[in-house]
Parts: sequence; C-alpha cells; structure tokens
Amino acid sequence: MKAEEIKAKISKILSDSKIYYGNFSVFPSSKKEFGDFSTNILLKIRHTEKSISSEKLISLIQNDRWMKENFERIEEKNGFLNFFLKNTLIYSVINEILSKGQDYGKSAAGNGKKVLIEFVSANPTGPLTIAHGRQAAFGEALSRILGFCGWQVTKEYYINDCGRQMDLLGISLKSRYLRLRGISAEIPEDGYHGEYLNEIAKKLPDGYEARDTRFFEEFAKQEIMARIKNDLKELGVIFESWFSENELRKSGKVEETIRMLENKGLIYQKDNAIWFRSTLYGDDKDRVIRKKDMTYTYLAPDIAYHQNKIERGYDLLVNLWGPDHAGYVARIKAAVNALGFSPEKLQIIIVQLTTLYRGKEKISMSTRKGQFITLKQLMDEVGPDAAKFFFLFRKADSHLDFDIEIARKKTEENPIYYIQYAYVRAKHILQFAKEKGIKETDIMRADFSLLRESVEIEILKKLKRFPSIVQKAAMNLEVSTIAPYILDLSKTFHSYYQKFRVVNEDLQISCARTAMVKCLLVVIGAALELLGISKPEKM
RNA sequence: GCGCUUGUAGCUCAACAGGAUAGAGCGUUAGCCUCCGGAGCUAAAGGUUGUGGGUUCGACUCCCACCAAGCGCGCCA
Repeated sequence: MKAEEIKAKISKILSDSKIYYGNFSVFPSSKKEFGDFSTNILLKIRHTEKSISSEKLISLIQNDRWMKENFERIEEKNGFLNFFLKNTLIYSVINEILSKGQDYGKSAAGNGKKVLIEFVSANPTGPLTIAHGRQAAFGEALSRILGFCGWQVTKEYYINDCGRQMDLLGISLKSRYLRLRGISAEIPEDGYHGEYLNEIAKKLPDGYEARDTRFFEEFAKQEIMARIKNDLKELGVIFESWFSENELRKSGKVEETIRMLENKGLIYQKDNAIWFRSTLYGDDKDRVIRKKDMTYTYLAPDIAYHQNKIERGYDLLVNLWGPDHAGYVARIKAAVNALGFSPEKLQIIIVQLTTLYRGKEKISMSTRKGQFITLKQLMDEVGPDAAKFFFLFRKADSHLDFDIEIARKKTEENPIYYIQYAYVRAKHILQFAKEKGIKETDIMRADFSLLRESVEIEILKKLKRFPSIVQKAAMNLEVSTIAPYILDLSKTFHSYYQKFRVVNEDLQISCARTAMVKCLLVVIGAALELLGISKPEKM
C-alpha cells in the first residue's frame, strides 16, 4: 500500500461524483494515533468546492468498496482524514520476506541503467584522510543501494597523477632518500614532509642517487597507491576501475576535447590564454583552460575526463567531491552540457568534512604541525564498522562531528553495537527456537494472525517500509536514511524482546513469533549489507 | 564585498511537496537481572525551531531584511 494509491483512489471517487478538487496530498501519518496514512483533502477542498460538506465527503470515501477492503477505519481528526490499515493486510509482509530472503527490498527501479560513481580520487601524494574515508564509505554504500535497486554500477577512482603536486612528491622523496645517505638536500616548503615518505625512501636500496626526480615520483606514486588501496580494502571499498589522468593526457584526449569545444565556437583567445565560454551554460564567468605558458589548467583534463565518461555510455554520472570543490560544480556542469550531455545526468554530491573529537576535546588537524589523523589510524582505533556507521549516519552535505570516544565504546551510547546486538539477538533466538524443535516448515506455515500485540503490528509495519526506504535512498542518492531506519527497527525489537517471549509454551504463537524474528534478521541483515557494515555471528 | 551551505532540547541530529500537540539518540534523574544474551528495557525532566517582518485555513519548511558559523570566489590542483 502506497500513499499514491490512496490518492489516486480518492481522486477517482471525487471525479466519479463530479466533485471539483484542487491539489491535496496523502502522506504516511506522523503519529500512530493518526493511523497509517493521512490526507489533507478536507482542508483543501474547502477553498475550491463549497457545495459538498465535509461529512458528506467523508462518508463518500468511507463507503467506497476498495476503502472498506483495505482499511479498518477511516476517521476525521483536526481537519485531516486518517486511514487505519487492516491488520490482515500487514501479515502478508512476513510471507514476502521469508520467500524473498536477502532479495527483499530489491527493485528494478534503476531499470538496468548504467551509472558511474566516481569518488575518493585523492592525489597519490599521501595517505587517505578522514574526509576521503567518509567519501569512500558513502560511495560504497550508494553503489550498493543503486545496485540493489536495479542500476548497473561502476565505481571509479580518478588518479590525479600529474602536475605540480606530483613534481613536488618526486622532489620530496629524492630529498628524503639523499638525506638517509647523509647527503644534504632540501625538501621544498610546499613539498611533502610526512613521515610516510621517509618510510618509502628506506625501501630504496643504494645506487639511485643520480636518478632524476621523475624516477622518485613514479616510485612514490606506486607505493602510495598501494597504501591507498590497502586502506580502502580495509574499509571494505573496492573499485572496479582506476583511471589515470596521466594516461588520459598521453592519449591526446585533452586536445581532442578542446577541438570539440572549439568546433562549437566555445573557445576563444584572450590575454595570450585560451578560454572556455562556460558562461553560455550558466557559469558565472568564463574559464581559462590553457594558460599563458601553454600548459593546461586542471579544468582541461577534467573536461576531457568527463567527455571520456560520456563516451563510455553511462546514463548517469555521479561524482562525490569535497567541499573545497563546491565552486567547480557550475563549470564542470557547463562543460558537460556544452559537450551535449544533459547536465541533470551529472550529479555532483558534495561530501562535507568531518571534525574529530575525543569527548569534549576537538582534535585539530594541522598538516604542517604533523598533527594529523589518517583514515588508517581512525580505523585502527575504532574499527572499520564503527567508522563507516558514523560516516553514513548524517546527510552527505551536512558537516559531521565524529566522537572517537563514543565510537570506541561498547555500550548503549554507541549505536553500531546497538544494531549489531539486535542482529545477534535475533540470530540467537532463531537458534534457540531450533533447539526447541521449531522447524523451517513450521515457521513458513505459522498462523501470522496470532501476532496481535501492538508492538508486533508496529514491527511488521516497519519491516514493510524497508523497500520504499531503500528506493527513496536510491532516487535521492542519499544513504543517510538507512542507518536511522535500522536503529529504529532495532529499538522496537529490543523493546519487544524485553516484554514478550518469542519461544514459549504456546507452540502456535512461538512459530508465528519466530517467523517475525526471522524477518527482522533478514531486514537488519540486508540493511547492514547495504551500508557495508559487517553482520557479526556473535559479540 | 559577492556567492553557496548551515543555524531546531545541555550535546549530536530528524521532521517526506507547507500540515495535526516539532520527534529520536546521547547525557541527566528515578527504576528493572531465577526467565530466548542486561552490549538490553521502563519512565521523567528538557523547546519562543538564530532575530524581526511577510505570504495563508495552517510556516522548522516559502519570501524579504538582519545576526552568527563554515566554505568558495586564481592563467593552483
């Protein structure tokens, strides 16, 4: 049952009775006492149609056959019309979950469309930061959700392996290498001073003193990429595709793309530089793509990269960017638009930064002072599950406060354990039921209408919402609704457990309740799977 | 200076396209272990939704102004 169905039905009842109606909405009720669905039709129709009284309209709806079939009662309160679903309709969710198992909630909403999600894409100049961690967790979860909803997802990491930053990396590593051998060498002030470069330098044997910085750059890149891949793996994030900027440049794609724009008359020369007329596509000023010194700005290869993505035939491109790139959204969208790709098909999600705390104390990050907590260090301290859970609990575009102390705790303060505990508890009950002789077939054939306690109905209703929660997450490209949902479901379950025995003297009731617990296990498990959080066997 | 984002309970956050008495969790306070795992449960207190106007049956939500915080405004990536 969906709100849209009810709305459609009401619309039909009204038009059948030749009643003129304007806009009204049907929505899930905000409170239990308001039933399952509510509509504001009575408030709305006052302004458009005075010839029918509220009472008459209510009885028209109440007496409709379809309404009578689906609802226990329909009543007016505070000007709203509230719909109370029949319990019998709710029991069907158990059959559905038991038969579909881990596939419950899957949909074909994405229709097999191809989507490319590009994220993390950190320069290979140093270890991954907390900010990258949040992007990684978000990108991975979003990929899983889209995949679950019928999209064909590719995860890609764009390696910015050219330019000034890479030059500095080579120079910095060479200096480290020479210093280890007692040769004095300066690390440029804007170079890389982290201890990790010293470790990498130690891996190189004697005899490379005369090699150029290019050699050191390449070596550092390989080493750092290996570390990055390791960190991502530990977080449970696997990319299908690694795309190198360096190779893009070598392929001549950048020149080719600029020619494409040129052919459309979107390129011009000014002050000895080459400009892209991005203002034609909504940017607030035109952008330089080739500087006076004839090297490209970052924008040129970026446009070429997106042209490449487009050519690979995706229906949707998703980029996860840090807030420092928020200002570039307009220009890259302009470019994509100019290249003939609909800009709505490029979704850029800004993943906000994370501030770390230890209790009350804010951990200030300073690269220069060497006060820096990497993603790896965070995972070592709180574990990948807790890290991911906290990263995914908030909307991507809202700033995240991450308290390491809470994430470490194994108490009720820490929601990740609360959820995992619910999962383990469900598992344990099923095990217990099995020991008491309740078989799979008993569960399947149980009489679910014995689940009459109001908490039981509440649990079933919540289980029923899961598919729409997931679909909504996919449609909005937002994963943050999943974690609060399982948290809430877990809470209801814990509360239920405390009050009622699942396996008791009454075999019939025991079977029905065991079936419900199995459904809880399936849904909590599926949700954890979508978030990429592990499902513990025991704790 | 211009632009974007944000401002909701002591803290961290919800509130679906403008709907009902603004909800959770943590923290605080008071309770609950012969019983499927207490990493759990029950209850209480806690609010002028940054401020001031406007739009209307109705505003956390939309509009205007102001205040505060963060980010962005390079021929840097």
